[in-house]
Amino acid sequence: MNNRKISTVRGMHDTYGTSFYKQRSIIESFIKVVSLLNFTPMNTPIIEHSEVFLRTLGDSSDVVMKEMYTFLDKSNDSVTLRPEGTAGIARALISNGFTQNLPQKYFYYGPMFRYERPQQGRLRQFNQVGLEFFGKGSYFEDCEVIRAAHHFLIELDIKKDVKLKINTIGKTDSRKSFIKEIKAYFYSNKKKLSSDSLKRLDRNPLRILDSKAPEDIALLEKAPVIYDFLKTEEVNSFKNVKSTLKELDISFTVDPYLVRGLDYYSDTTFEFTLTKNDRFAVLAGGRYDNLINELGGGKISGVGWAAGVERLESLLLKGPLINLPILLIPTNEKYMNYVLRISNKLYFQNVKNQILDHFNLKKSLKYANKVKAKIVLIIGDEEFKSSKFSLKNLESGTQVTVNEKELFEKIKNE
RNA sequence: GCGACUGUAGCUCAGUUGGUUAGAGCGCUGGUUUGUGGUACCGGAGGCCGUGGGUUCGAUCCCCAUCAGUCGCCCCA
Repeated sequence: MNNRKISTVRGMHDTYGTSFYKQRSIIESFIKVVSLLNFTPMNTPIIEHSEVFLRTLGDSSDVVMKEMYTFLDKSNDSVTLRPEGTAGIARALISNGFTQNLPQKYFYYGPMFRYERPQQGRLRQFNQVGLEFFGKGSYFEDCEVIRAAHHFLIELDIKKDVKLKINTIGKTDSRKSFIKEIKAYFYSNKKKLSSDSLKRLDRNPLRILDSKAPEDIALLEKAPVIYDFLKTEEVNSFKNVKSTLKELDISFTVDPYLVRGLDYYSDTTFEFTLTKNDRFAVLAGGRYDNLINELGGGKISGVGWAAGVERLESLLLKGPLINLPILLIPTNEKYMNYVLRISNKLYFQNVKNQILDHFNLKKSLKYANKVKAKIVLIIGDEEFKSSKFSLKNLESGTQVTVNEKELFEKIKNE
């Protein structure tokens, strides 16, 4: 009665085949790069107390307002599927007392959940790779995480498709006075604002800065600029970030309108976006001075970034080839034990292989084509009797009869 | 949260101005070939036309809702 086909939950996809391998290779590249820079792995739970995100991300952010998977568990505790990675890592730093021993450098990867409308480059369950650097809060740390990002994108061979934008949004005090000014400025120009920005005015005025609406962009020309509100120390730190990036040959543009959506950010912010599509952020991050404190861990500064695995995947042209070096074809069930032993020998030589139990040569060869097997080994009556194999190369079509010793020699040469 | 388009066979898609048995290509399967694939030819299976409701004598088609996909906005990785 209820036997219609079941589907996935909206915005949550199955990953298999080429896509699976592509994602795995992205994560492998990530681990390779960040391990060389001595970031260490950390896994945090996918579910956290809702508080972890409520206290850090900011009440006004869209993530908190409408995108969190929050529910009561069976003890009536409010828990949330993590919408991002930083808050969990920061929580772990505090929970485990690692704040006593700085600096600490961590990387992570795994699924994140946001209840949004799915569209290009956006899913409700998606994977992120990311890293965090907790230390004294110097420009060196900013550059260190940007350096890691730069190497990562080169490793993936997509550095050529993206550009780096950086900015600073100052520390809390400077930012507060800046926000006060732009709020006043936009209020006095209220009638000229776009309807979207009108809504942002009270909730999150910083966001008006990176608005794409032409009427807003026109207003920005005469708007106050963050740099006029920075203290000397903040200005110098940003200068140092820029000169160090130049030293590292990491090209960037300074975008005074680059702001971050989450409340915990301060000082340096950065974003790698597609050169041909400014809105497509591939990797983004920044510094956060208040996050640890919000979670009760004291005044510790951190800087980090996250990148969307599926977004990166969409930029990779070629996935790894899925192939099968050897397919073992017994023509009769009575040879199975023998074939299993051969399969094990191949396994211990690190040769990927599969046994097919069709016991029908024609079907088996058709299957071999489909799975792109390079070589098939046929074991039938004649072969079994004489302890030999018919070794057929499916690409060339040639077939030879070999004994076990010759078989392994031949395979080594392939 | 707002908006646009789409949903017919395993896949890609035709189609019906509302009318009896809903089509193609690819794929699958059987045979020509009882141990030799990728080619060719001949057969076959496979569809509550996304789901629920409404209008109608009659709905896959029209209307409403809902679910899913794709794409914009908002926002973000």
